[in-house]
Amino acid sequence: MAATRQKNKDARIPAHPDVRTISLQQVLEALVDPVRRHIVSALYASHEDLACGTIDLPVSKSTATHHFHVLREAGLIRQYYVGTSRMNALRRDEIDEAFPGLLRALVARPEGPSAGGA
Amino acid sequence: MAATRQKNKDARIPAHPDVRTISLQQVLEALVDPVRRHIVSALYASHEDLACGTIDLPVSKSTATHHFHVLREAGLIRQYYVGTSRMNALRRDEIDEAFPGLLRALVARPEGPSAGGA
DNA sequence: CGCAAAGTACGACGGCTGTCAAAGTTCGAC
DNA sequence: GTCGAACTTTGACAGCCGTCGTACTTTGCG
Repeated sequence: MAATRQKNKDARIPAHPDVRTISLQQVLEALVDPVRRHIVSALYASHEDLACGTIDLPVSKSTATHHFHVLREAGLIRQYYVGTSRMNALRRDEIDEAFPGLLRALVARPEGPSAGGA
Repeated sequence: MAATRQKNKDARIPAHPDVRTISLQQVLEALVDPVRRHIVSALYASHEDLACGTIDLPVSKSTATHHFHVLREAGLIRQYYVGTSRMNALRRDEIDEAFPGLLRALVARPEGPSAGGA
């Protein structure tokens, strides 16, 4: 079964943490970065999964990968492949269940009083 | 006039940021630290102002001072002196107004699924 | 097969931040 | 005015995190 790590090519999808494993600490560490919060906001707003490339970020590709990685590890997004594109889905319901109101409080507000909205 | 800094002894109270100046970024940077979140939780739970010394923290006094400083700068707490004690008040209503639901989402939940509550 | 596209993995590097100890300041009590 | 309590300030230091470029992998296409 190779439960630890399916070495088959159909599984480039790394493991996602269970919702119950997610700690507030980790979620906050993930969301404190503006770039990552931007990603989450984009997913939150779009209401559909987005490929990494479709969210444009002010950082290099490798850095972007890093951010997606952190978000995934924190349990905030789910990732899967479609061709060469990696899709990202916000784990909205699960986060809401674990930390009610958090996502909304953070995403509803772009950047405080100074930002009008992108 | 010395508007910049009242050199009088009755004002050891440093300036507090206006609510409208507070940025989500800064608030998150403040709350991402467990020690600071602990302070905020204590204030949130106690419903009354607490002196620095009454909240016991797993760090040295100078570090504690640093944390209180960060919280004040982020607009999360208000500080004033009573004798040699520095009192801390959570700026609850103001934060709620600026970032509805945020405080509650962060403080209501100690540390995620694993913690039962101190 | 050969090539381009989309990400990933790997170091490396710089800056920021939490940490402490030691010295200083202010206040209250005696 | 002296002492102690409660913090603050300063300076130093370690560790982490975001950043990048480069090389690599996988997929899809013709």
